[in-house]
Amino acid sequence: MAGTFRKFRRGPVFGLYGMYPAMTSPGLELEPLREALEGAGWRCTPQRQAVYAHLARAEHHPTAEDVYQAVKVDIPRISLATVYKALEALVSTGVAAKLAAADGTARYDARRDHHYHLRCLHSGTVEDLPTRYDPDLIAKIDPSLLPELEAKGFRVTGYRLELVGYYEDAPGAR
Amino acid sequence: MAGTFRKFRRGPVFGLYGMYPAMTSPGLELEPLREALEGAGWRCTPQRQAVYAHLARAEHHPTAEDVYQAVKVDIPRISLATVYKALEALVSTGVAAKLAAADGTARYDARRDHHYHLRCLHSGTVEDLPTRYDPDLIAKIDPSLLPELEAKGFRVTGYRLELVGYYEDAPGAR
DNA sequence: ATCGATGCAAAGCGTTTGCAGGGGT
DNA sequence: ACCCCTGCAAACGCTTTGCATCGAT
Repeated sequence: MAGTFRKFRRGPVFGLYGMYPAMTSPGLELEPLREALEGAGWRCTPQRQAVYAHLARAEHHPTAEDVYQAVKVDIPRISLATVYKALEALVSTGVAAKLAAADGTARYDARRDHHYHLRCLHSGTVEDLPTRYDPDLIAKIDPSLLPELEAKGFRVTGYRLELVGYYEDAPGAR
Repeated sequence: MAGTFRKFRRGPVFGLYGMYPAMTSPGLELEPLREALEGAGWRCTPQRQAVYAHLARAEHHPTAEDVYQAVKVDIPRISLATVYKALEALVSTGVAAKLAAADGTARYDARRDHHYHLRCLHSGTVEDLPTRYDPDLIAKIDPSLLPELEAKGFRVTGYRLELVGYYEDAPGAR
């Protein structure tokens, strides 16, 4: 499957949308990142490490611009293009996920376990929910659905669940 | 709540993301559309009717460009900008929903009942799932979640559930 | 006559890419 | 020495907006 990744093209691609690899331990150690990148033919550069570190440490899932501003503190000469390329590398190797928003801007998530999201319609921010992820949720909701899709030739790689709403007190904030 | 809508601004806004009004009967009759638009201070023009009609009749949820191409058959002089403005009007009055995609292009949905989606990672298309929507799903998954969010001042307006995957036979198609 | 809607063109914005120079292997 | 990566700038594509004109009330 790794061979199907393409670098820097537009459009839907394996791993670009809400895919979380089935890794178990979150964290920001360097070695797993290096293995993931180099295993897929990418180099593990300081820029990519910095982008990943910020992603793994961020409270809400940041936009590319957020990451750029944060990483510039440590690497002042980094360019926004490099941040985008680093994010692409992280997403295509599976150590990060790209989250779509209705306004067209993407947000990135370095958590390596499946989880649910809470989305604020006012600010566009996305945070994680504490609820335990249930791998069998779809089968519980509708036992016949997955077999039917499989019979149609559709391979289900995962599901996304998010709550949407807004903070009542701070209309524009958060 | 209608008063909080703003026309033609970027960024997250009430109703822009995955909001479905609690209407019961789908369909493409003119009067409900007229009532929704005029009730919110919009005119019910032939262009907006045509955009809505195409949206309501489309199999997969179309992009703005899809709608433009389709509506041009009946209204050759319509402009893409008018289509965008019509879609914005439909979304802000609640008769359509805007769906985010990972590649940044938006898709639109005129179904007026809640439902789940199936997203193809190859083509970016979105289709509806036959599974019955469960309004109490979140409470069933985690009974303490909604009270906790409410206590934090977050008003949950809905949830989105979508299956992601791809068709095995036709990698680029659909 | 007023005021919103249309259609065209241009601008805006997030994102991607071309390319020359630099650095790791 | 090779090839990937970086950083800059320019291009790209989807979406929005300014504005003159049109049309409904």
